[in-house]
Amino acid sequence: MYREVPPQVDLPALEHDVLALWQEQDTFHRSLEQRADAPLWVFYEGPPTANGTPGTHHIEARVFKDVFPRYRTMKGFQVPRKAGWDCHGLPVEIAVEKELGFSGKQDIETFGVAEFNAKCRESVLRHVDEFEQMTERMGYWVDTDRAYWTMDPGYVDSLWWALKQIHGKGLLVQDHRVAPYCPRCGTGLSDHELAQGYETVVDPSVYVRLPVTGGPLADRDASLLVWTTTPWTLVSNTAVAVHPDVDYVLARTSDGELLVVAEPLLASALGDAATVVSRLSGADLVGTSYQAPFDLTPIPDDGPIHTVLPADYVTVTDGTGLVHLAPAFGPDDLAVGRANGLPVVNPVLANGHFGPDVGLVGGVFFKKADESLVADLDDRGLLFAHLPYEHTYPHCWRCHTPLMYYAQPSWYIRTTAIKDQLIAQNEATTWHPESIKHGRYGDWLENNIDWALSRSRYWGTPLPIWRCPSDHLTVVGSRAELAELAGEPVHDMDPHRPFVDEVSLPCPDCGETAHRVPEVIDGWFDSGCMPFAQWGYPHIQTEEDFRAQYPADYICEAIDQTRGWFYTLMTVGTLVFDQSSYRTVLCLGHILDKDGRKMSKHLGNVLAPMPLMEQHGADAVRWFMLASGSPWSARRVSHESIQEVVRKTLLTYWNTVSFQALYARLAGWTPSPTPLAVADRPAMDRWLSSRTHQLIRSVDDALDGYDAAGAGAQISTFVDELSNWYVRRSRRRFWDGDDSALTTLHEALTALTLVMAPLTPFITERVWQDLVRPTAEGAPDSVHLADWPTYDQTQVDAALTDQMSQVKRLVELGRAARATSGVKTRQPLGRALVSAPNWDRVDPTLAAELSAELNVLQIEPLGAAEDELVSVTAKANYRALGKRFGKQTPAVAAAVASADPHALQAALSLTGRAEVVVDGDPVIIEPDEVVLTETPREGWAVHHDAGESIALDLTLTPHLRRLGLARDVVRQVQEARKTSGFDVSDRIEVHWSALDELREAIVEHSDVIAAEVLATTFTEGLDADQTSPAPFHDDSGLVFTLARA
RNA sequence: GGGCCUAUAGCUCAGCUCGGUUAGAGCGCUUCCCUGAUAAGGAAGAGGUCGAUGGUUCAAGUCCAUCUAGGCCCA
Repeated sequence: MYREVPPQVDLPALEHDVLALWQEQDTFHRSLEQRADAPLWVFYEGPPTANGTPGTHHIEARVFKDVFPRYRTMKGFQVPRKAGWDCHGLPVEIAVEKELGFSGKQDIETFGVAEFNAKCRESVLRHVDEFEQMTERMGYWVDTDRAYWTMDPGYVDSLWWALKQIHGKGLLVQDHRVAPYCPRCGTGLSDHELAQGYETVVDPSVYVRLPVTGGPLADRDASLLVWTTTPWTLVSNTAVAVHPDVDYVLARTSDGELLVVAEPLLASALGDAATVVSRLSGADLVGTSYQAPFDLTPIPDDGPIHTVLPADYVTVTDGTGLVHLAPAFGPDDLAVGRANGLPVVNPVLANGHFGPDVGLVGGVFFKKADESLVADLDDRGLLFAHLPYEHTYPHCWRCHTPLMYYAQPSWYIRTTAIKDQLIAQNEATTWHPESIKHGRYGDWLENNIDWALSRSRYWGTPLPIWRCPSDHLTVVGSRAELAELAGEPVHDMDPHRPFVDEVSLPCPDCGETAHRVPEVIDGWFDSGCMPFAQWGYPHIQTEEDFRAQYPADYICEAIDQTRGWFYTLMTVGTLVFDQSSYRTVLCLGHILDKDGRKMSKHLGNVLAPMPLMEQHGADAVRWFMLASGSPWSARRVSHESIQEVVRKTLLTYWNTVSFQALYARLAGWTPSPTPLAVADRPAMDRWLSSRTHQLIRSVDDALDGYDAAGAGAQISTFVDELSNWYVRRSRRRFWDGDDSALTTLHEALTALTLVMAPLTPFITERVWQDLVRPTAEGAPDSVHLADWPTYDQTQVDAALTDQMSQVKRLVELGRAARATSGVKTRQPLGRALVSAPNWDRVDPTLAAELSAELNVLQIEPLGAAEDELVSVTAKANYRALGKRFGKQTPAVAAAVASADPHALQAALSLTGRAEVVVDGDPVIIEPDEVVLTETPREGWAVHHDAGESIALDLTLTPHLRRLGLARDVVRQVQEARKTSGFDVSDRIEVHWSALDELREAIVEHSDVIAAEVLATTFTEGLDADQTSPAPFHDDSGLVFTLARA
């Protein structure tokens, strides 16, 4: 017997009950244990940083992380799900600095690195509780009890091991790196910080002559003209870059001097008076040597110093098309310099001042040096022009100091050396959406640059490189190894700064004392190592266990991870194991507010996740994320859009369940272990069985292809058809406790509940507990311990499904005809005439659904025999005609339209072909190339569409009128039952009074009326003694009383 | 400046892979119908230059090119 399912439901309260049930039954762990011997399906959790409160966007990613593992579990896989927390990194340090009111590294050093790192550790733990609460509340099943932490010593050991492997392959190297740098704070800035600090400023922009000393223009007394907004970098000029494909000119100015500029910039740089002397391509210019603008600091005579080099990044949007290069102060400059073997000349100290030995500007702050340098250029005749230039320039978000792009020694992983391997791994990866693979991500790989791995910071995995005075490097693979090398018991130490910094070891090469290099590692390397570091491989986890769970079958994060986790995960995997760490990746779009803006505290448009779920329920939020719109485009979330999910899908499902439970319990019905064979059930039931199996299959296919939205669409359609067609049309059988109907709906709800379970785990669990678990012998304790339902192809009856679709279309046409006829639906009509392809083959019980739904007594075919009633129109089926006739299509279509439709119809139905005349030539037409629509001529309410039509006979006989009146009475009494608060199963006693035709109608149909309203007595004449209840009246003159029998 | 994504009704979104002549759904609005599960359901109506331009084609919301706007990522 079913448990009682009330029609009203409080979804958030229901979910709390389900959470308690899962807790009590330990359902999640049992779902894993149950599959202990099953094949693995591997999922990796991308770790969030818990130093901020979780947002609604975290729900989005976590829903997608949850739904596919749940689905795979039902499909028979074991899906371990280990939670993880990202602990290290600059964002954490910045948050702590803000808290402590620090303004730079100096403050941290003064405060103490150990104390600072302790604060960082505390900070990343701070919101773990909130994350865990949100995770539990939303029904994301992930093992938080045994989560990995990237700051755990065991995790760090694994990272050290990985770096040792990479170093062993010769791919871990030290080189210069140009990065935004705040000279006042003495710290590099991340891209994120950079974005916060752009300010519009006016800088001096200078056009500088660089006299040519060699190359094709050597004896022309010409100069290269370069343009820069940072004159102070000219001190370190080492080369000039041109775009090899751009046209350049040697031009003569009005003063008669010869200058080289890009042709598109000739007028803007030199004025309209300048004339072209000769042209040459950028490639021709390459190799030209010139006189350095300054000689204030020693510049090594390495490589093609002070010559013209090709570079693709040069543009002709402003300046001169010739770009001065100072590799110490620009990332592009450094890249070009490095490619050509140029030295890095850096006369600026870490505090932003020129070194004391530098001429002219020694000891001057870099920004303050511009003025005297420009004056000096002018004195020496090298300054061509000097203009103020307004542009946006990055400033330090903390102290508003203009940032320097500044070269510092940095550790790199030579990912460019494995570029081809990465591209091959990407080819073997399935991306959703597909466009990322060769778009955003593929492009990124094609333009791969070496991974700048080190950070001159405090809170991160320390770089495990020890260096002796002779520059011998020792890369250490674990704390145990360090203990051995150092001869100190440090195998249990906290592997963070400053403690590791204090460990020194005798250099294995020369025996001198080696100290650790000061840097820590990019936090992205931490998370990129999680496939093995989460298990402590190879120090803790065995090779065998690791291989079984590598690579992941599935990962999922938002699109901003393309160059983040998606990249580092693939790269670390390829570096260390020669194989990417994942096979399929789902890439989500961002969540926006209802106006399409990003959610931010600043705008006050943030929807907090917990209140959202407490208001609407986690299932509703989950469904919205999974099935509303495309997951990879940005989506707008609002209370309204989530409320709609509740109304349209969840409540409709719930009410269907409640309906089934109500009438099954009234009938004392319970599902039989040996149900009636589907083939022996009525067509309506066979149809639902067929649809149910189609549903199982289509949702399976959708989820197999990671298409949650597709699965959601299938389920929504099914729920709608189930409730608003099957149940609506079958209500009477449920009132009667019909076994076939109850059985069929039970089976449909069971399958629906199973396929919905991964998407909406709460409401389906409730239904499982109420409908399935109490009635099926040996049913699993939870829907989430059940197997995916079995698809049985023999249950799918495509012909029946098509017929039902046709009936439903005809119902729509009939309703429209009813609406325009002015005869309300409650008034029965005598007959409806139907014209539709293959109507004669439609199951009679389906035709009966049509007549019941439209309230007509007879459905008759609208035959060709009734010629005088019927007119036919013929229209071309372009899709079919186009295939055969191509260019002739419009002509043939016109011929079809102008042909006699009756003759066309007769020919097609008799011989299966017809002839029309196109441009004087006969053309043979086949039946599927023309759409014939029959419509009655007059006195009928008619609607038709694409070859199907229905006509209502509006003639009302006295008999029909009395039937209509009787049905009105039924309706009145039912309404009265409802307002009197009776139960649907209560029996009643009715006393009534009416006059004339209404009285006749009631007398004629009193048995039917009484049966319909569950009246045990149906008596004419109001009982005079009956003062309570008060009688009901209505406009037609009907007066009646009712009382519980 | 580069790459990618998005652009369809007042709002939220399908449809585009595979071109077919009346472009759909839901929400909201107007009128009506139906109702012994429903917070429902149904019909009609108002509401669309399918971002713009050009091209391919017998036929373009759909394919191609260019452009515009917004978003994301990167310079």
